Amino acid sequence: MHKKNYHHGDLKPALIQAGLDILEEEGLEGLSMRAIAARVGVSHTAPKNHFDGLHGLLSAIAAEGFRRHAAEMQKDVEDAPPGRERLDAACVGYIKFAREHGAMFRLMFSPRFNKKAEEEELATAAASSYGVLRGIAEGLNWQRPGPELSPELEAMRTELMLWVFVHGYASLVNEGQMPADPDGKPLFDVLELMPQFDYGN
Amino acid sequence: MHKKNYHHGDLKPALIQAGLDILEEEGLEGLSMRAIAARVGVSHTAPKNHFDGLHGLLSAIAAEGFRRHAAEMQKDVEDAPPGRERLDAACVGYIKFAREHGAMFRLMFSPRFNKKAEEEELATAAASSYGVLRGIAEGLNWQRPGPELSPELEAMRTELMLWVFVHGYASLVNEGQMPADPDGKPLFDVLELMPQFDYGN
DNA sequence: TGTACATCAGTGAACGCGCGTTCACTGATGTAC
DNA sequence: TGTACATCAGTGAACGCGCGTTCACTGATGTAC
Repeated sequence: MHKKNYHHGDLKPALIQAGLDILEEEGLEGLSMRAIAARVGVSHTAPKNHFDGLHGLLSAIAAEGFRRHAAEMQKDVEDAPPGRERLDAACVGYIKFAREHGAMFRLMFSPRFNKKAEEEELATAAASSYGVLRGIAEGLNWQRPGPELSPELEAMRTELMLWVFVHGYASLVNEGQMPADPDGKPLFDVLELMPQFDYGN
Repeated sequence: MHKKNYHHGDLKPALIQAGLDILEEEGLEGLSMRAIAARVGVSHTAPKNHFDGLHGLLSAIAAEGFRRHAAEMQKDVEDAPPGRERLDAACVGYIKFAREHGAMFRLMFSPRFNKKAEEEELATAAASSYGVLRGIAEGLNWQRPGPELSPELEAMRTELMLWVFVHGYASLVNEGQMPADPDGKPLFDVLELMPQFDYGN
């Protein structure tokens, strides 16, 4: 397909894939331009032709992480019957990703991407992941005392509530603070911990 | 008080304090043996007499972080009247710490301390911080449908629920994902986001 | 169809940097007698 | 009270390492004519 000499031909995606592999095998500390390039078998200055320095490469890797995060959650959601089970599926999917791809999860939510507005691809990918939660939250009615809010604010509040909850659980698991699956299943079922949502169907 | 020559006299706490200062001023990346020692004005090999390498020093700094985290939350709690306001005070205290001491928060929950059982001081300090939440959770009744649990499990579940929630909010703020205090107050009051607890008084 | 040339993609040596650790040392302190 | 000596705490030079970036380069590809 490609001559194996000199020009790689598909270096950009190959570098991102190498980054994913290193995250799985060596963790976040192993991610350097030199290590990534070496894994592809290319000079460590080659990535400069495709990415804006190490930061740009990390940003692209994180974006791919968000896309996979979204895709895995989305698949779990669609495999579940509508209603409460879809809520659970989304939560479990979010948390499962954080446990199984710990280093990637940490990269994705690393404060090094603070000015995310300037990194369009990353922002888009992150939004797609949040969008899955948003889709789930749409079907929820969260009953609570207190003043009435506009439908928009009400929806935003429900999304954020869901995100806070699921991200908290995922973070604690990821940080080794929460024993997850000590003997194959969570200490407490996510379902049990979930606050009282009113869900359709 | 101490001769300023050669022997520092109080090097151990001075190094920890220097670590706290660097976290505030330069962030987690600035924390190295050389930087910490330099800030105290001591040779960069001196810390070896008091700590087991960089990891041991970081562990001691994180432990101090947990102690301050616990103390600040505890103070906020005690300043509030019993009941719902104490729950809010604890939550706000937890989140405020994560926002105001971002780098320290990240160090405290860094997965580099995964085998925390082997670091007694750190484990004790972390427990003291969790203990404040536990004290709050004791006063809560969390009504929910589902099977009855033993009082011990019920208490554990409530504590974890509270922790998951507050840690999620704190993490998102810390990671720059959640706009906190855009114009002086949170986008949504923690109180509003809080699930329906039944609280005494 | 062939030639000239611009552009693109990857090379590899070199640079300077900060890091943690080691090592033989030395100055200060404390204790035994 | 004084002396000898062990122990403790800090020094500073040296080591090797991996890092991101720069630079002049070169091999391959594509395009104009």
